[in-house]
Amino acid sequence: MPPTTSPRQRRKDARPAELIAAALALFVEKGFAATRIEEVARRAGVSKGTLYLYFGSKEDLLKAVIREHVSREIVAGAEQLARYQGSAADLLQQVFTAWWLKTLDGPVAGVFKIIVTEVRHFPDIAELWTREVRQPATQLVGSLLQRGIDAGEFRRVDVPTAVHSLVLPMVMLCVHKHTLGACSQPPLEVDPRRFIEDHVRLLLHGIVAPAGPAAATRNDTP
Amino acid sequence: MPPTTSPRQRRKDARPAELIAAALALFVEKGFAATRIEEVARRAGVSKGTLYLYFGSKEDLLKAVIREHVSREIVAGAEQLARYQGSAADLLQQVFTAWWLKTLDGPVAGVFKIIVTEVRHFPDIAELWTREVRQPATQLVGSLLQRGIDAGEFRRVDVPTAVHSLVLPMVMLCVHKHTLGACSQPPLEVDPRRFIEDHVRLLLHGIVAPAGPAAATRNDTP
Amino acid sequence: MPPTTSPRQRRKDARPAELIAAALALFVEKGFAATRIEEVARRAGVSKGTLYLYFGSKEDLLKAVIREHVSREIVAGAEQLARYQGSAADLLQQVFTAWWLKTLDGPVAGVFKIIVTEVRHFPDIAELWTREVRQPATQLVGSLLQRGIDAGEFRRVDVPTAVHSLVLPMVMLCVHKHTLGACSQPPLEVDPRRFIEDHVRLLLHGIVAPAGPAAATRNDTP
Amino acid sequence: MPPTTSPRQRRKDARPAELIAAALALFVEKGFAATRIEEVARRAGVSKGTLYLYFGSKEDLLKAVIREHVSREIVAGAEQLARYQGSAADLLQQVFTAWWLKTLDGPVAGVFKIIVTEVRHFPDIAELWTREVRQPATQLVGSLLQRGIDAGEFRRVDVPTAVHSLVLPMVMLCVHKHTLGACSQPPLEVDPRRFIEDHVRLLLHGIVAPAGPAAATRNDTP
DNA sequence: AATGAATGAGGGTTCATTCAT
DNA sequence: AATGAATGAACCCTCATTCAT
Repeated sequence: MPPTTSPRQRRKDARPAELIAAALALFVEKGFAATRIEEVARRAGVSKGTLYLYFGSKEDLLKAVIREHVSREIVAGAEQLARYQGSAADLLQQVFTAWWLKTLDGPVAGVFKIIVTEVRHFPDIAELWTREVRQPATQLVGSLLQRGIDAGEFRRVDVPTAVHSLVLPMVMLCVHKHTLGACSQPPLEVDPRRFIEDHVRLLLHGIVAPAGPAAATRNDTP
Repeated sequence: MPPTTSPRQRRKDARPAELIAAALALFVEKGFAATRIEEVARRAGVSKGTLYLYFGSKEDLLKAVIREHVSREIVAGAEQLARYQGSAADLLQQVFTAWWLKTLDGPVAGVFKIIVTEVRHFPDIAELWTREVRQPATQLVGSLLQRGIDAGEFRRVDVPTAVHSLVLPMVMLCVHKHTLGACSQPPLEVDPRRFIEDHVRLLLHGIVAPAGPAAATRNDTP
Repeated sequence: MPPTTSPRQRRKDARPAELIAAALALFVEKGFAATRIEEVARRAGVSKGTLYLYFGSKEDLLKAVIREHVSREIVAGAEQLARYQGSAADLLQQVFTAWWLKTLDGPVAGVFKIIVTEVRHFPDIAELWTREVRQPATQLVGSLLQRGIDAGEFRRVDVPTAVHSLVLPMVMLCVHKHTLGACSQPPLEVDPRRFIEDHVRLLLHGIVAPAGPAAATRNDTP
Repeated sequence: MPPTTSPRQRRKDARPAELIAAALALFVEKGFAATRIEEVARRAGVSKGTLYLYFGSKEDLLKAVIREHVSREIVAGAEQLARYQGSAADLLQQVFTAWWLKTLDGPVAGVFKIIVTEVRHFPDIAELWTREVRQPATQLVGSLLQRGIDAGEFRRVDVPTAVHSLVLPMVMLCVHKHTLGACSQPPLEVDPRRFIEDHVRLLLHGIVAPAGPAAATRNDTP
């Protein structure tokens, strides 16, 4: 017999990912505490006992859900930025914007909500998140802005401030999508997808150096 | 005997507020589901049964916590804005900034976190929040910006977009303070209090009309 | 001042009876366990604390309710029977029937239901009831029948059997009134008030000695 | 492997009946409110949680206890009556008497007590009982008596009245057995088992038509 | 005497976790 | 590997009872 994987084997290998996907959906929708292990198992098509073959506890499952999505996206974003050849402004308006558009619709938006909801109960999640996500991402966007400043493209704004001005609304949008936005309320006054583009453009307005050689001589954001 | 209220009566009047304060702190810290009624009671200095003299259920208590802080702040903010005489830019840099500085340190920041964490379980909270907080607040800030535009002080930016660019980071900051920010992690790369000022200034840079009479002729944020 | 009782004094003297009346109604309607002390107090127009000035505990209140109605009726019935001059059959059809008609509509019917419902929790109530009610009442009706037998009016039936055949349906009727009969169900196939008369008449048919001097020579109920 | 049911499965199948039996005993002994779920479970040899695998709530358990015994006995009684070939009087003295003798010693006597005790809290139990037990049973005994009347064996007594005269003492006896009768009081003046026979015979005396062809011409029970 | 705020033990119910099959 | 019956700790809520006023 050739070493082909049997369908059963393939099934078994897929189990953890299926369980994690089910858990993500339910943790986002109902919160960690209100999600029943049995419901996760059922949604993944297995029994309660089977889940415990793969994850030692409910908390382990939560951590797996987060770890599964951590880094992955950051790494991908970093690579995209590194590859990109255009100006810093174009980077923001093309790559950065596209990344957030995709993220808003993907599972990471849900992970943001889970972090917000649950991180206080799980200190090691906080540690993981800060180290693997928050800091690298801040770094990444910061270096992007710094590239623009160094090129004379942007004013000498305070980089960390600008990073947060740029990023926090995006994160909040992701969180909103899975909280109030999921409650059949009247929608926001802005369309989320369009807001992402508008927000970047609006901030660029405040960041780009005025045309002309006299530019970028003063840092107004101390 | 003069009609003084007895100490007993005085306690009774104060109880709901004491319980609400205790509940707010715990709901923010541990989440609604993980907070035990008995703990709320103990923190308020009463027994479990006493809490039920004032609130019919744990859910009622949550709603009271939210209602207690809803509107109050919005109304106060609206009044401040209405009273203020200066330019729109000054309004943003003085009143708006000050309001958020105060809010970040006050109980409302915690309420934001509770809303994010719990709103999906309680549809009527979603309804209350949208109607009494989100929409009026968006309106309020929007009218502030519109005032600046009408006065020729600001460019003809898209008002809802600018409102969200302005406000979402502040909300996210509040939420952060009670999530990752409460986890003894390395602090943000920006100081929250300073970020509030910087963020407003940075955005103003993108919004204010260029000096000179030719201003405000093009709306670059569609 | 003459020793007239003040309205306040009169009120105070009436309290226990008012509380007992309220408790009877509620114990019958909702059962002992499901009746809240506060509800009894409210129905009697006093506060919870006041009830405890008159009764040491909920159980004491129950016992008072029963004691209040115990004996009273038996004594009254005994006196009526003693006074009555007519034949035994007439006694049954007049006095006995009338007593049960009155009882069915009065508080004692409710006490029957309470006894049935609660007696197993309170051994001393069982003792009280047996000693003060069940045995005297059985005695009383038994002596009535014996009078008829001695007078040759009735066959030599077994007296205890006949007593129970006569009385148990009445008791059951009282109990029914406050159980299924209080549940807005389709009514019994017999009208309770008419049944009392019919039942006595039907049993008399089986008890009275056949006319003629040869009567009552055999006791067919061993 | 033959398709034998595992011991596990066998226990699962038996659990509901075991729990119902335990619940019946305790509900009769202590009343519904005073019975603790944990006690029912322990008596059935399982833990509290297990009970909730089979019954959704304490109230569901009560209803299952009643449903379990409802109809069963009525149906059995109806079949016995239908099969029986003898006279109506013999039917009463044989089948009817035997049925009540058996019932008095069986679980149904306890169910009677539960109904009396709890029916006011559970309107749908009242409905179930009236529809499935009280009315069919009354019908059944009524048709038995009617058979005797039609055959000229019984006088033209009022059938519903006679049914209740016949049956109510039996029911009361069942109730008594589980109330005062269970309280280690001095016993009744009649032996319950013997009373059942005597009561039927005594009533028959009042019902049977006098011998001779002129019988059954007058209905003395209107 | 009367009140009613406060207490806290008690019990129904849920659900993460275990383990025999 | 997979199941799902069983467990029991945990928690919300009720209400008889107390006691300061």
